[in-house]
Amino acid sequence: MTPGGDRATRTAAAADPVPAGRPATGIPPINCLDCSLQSLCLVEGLNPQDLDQLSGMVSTRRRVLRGAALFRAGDRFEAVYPIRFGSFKSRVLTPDGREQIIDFPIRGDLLGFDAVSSNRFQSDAIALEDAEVCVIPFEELEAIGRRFAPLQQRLHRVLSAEIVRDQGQVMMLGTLGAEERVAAFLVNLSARLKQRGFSPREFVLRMTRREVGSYLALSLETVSRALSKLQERGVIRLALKQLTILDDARLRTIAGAACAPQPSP
Amino acid sequence: MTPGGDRATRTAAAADPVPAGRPATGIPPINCLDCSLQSLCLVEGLNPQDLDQLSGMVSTRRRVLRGAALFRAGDRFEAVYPIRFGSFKSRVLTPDGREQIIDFPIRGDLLGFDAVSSNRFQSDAIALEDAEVCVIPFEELEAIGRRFAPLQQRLHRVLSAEIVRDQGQVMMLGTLGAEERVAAFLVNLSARLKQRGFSPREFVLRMTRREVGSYLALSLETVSRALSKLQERGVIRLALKQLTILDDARLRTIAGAACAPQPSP
DNA sequence: CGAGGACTTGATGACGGTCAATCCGTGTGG
DNA sequence: CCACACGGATTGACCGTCATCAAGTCCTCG
Repeated sequence: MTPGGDRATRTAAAADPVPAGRPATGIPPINCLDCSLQSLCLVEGLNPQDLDQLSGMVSTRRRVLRGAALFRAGDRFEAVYPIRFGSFKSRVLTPDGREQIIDFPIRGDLLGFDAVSSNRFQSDAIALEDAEVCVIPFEELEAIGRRFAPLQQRLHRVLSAEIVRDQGQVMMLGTLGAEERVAAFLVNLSARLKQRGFSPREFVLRMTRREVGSYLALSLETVSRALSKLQERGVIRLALKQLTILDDARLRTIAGAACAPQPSP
Repeated sequence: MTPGGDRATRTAAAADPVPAGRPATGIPPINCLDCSLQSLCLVEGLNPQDLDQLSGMVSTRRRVLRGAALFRAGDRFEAVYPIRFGSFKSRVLTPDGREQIIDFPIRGDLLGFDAVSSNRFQSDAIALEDAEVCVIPFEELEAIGRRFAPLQQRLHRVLSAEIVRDQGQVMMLGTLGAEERVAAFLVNLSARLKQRGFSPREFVLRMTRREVGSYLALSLETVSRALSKLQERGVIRLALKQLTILDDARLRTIAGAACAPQPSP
């Protein structure tokens, strides 16, 4: 999912300098002001003074190695996790052991909101590549939201956007054919990568065909066939997991009116 | 959707006495303390003192006649609407004029949260029968949430539950066959009606087969066939729109593990 | 270098969509 | 009050799409 498929994410992590002059906590101090996620995370739109006061909220960060779980369904809910770099799959395991993919969150997305209603996570979050998240204790987030209206509103918008996104997903599954779904998936992924500062034309599909199929309610074979067909027509180029979008306009046409709605929070 | 198909909802409305001794506003004064929705609406779990202070928030109620719209996609967002009685369909109209059903909200459900992220409603809310809603201006709701942590938490739980619900919907569409989907739809509707004080065994399907089909991503003919088959097997009895669940256990078995998750906030 | 998983491609069949005819309940107008 | 018209619902016939099964190739990782 990271552009180029190399270790670019590592360097992105290093791009956030650790600010000096903060009380030592034993953990590297964290400052939202200097975070490269600023325009994506919960704090967008806050003025610098507010932001400074909020920085203390994030007590820690957490690394998640490829294949490991950030959390699992049933775990006690304590925090939400904005992704600093890397990508995940959100999934649930059905009683018969099959995997149902919910989403493929990437840098800038927020993980864990499905747990607010019951204080338990409803899904697993598995890293598709080595990743890092911020840890935002939810009670603190609520407490600060009570003091800072802009943060409160931002939180509500993020939650609402998730609702809209899921509804768009339902619509897509209901109305589109197999090839259209795959095209819509690529258009949507491309748009999200662009929004987060990556190339929308070239990127790596970190997930397997099976996972894409689960997400789109298609068999892995059908996903493979759809991708092959898109390549035959010269709309995309797909070498292994490395994807290049050759004809963006045509890809959007195939995806049709049901282009998944852009996340807007 | 109302039980028995008669005008029971009217009497439910009349069951909320208008409290005396409040400042006259020109509109009938409204008191959450006396509202029959108390255990369902946003204020669940609040202690009586807080509740009393919150009552002023709801400035008005609104009647919506069958077939009329409470709001339409694109309308400016100002309030959310708990349903006092009646039922709705949430839908979007595709560019080519087709209708896509998002949900069938009933008494106790909250309408309008898809608008928070963009300040515009993303869907139409059309009454399937004469209905009435409370009007809760969202800015006021946020302001009061800042003062009362329990209300704030309640709001977050409701938003999160909607996310979980939509994800369950995606799962259902992805994994279940036609008959299973229809069974799951009936189980889910039955559970929601029960939770809201109606009979879970007998109720009226206010929506058309076409609308059910749109909601479940099936053709109206397939919905009809599935219902016929369930009736042949003696699982349900369906006279016109009047539905009776004869064998609840079997219906749940057919719906399978993917029984849509119960709303839990 | 070997084994296992991921991917591709082909053949077959089932599920559900589409088209069509019919029935029925509701509401409207003579 | 009845007749008619219209939309909803049911049922059947046919067909297309996609899931399933199968075989074979290619990476990846140990």
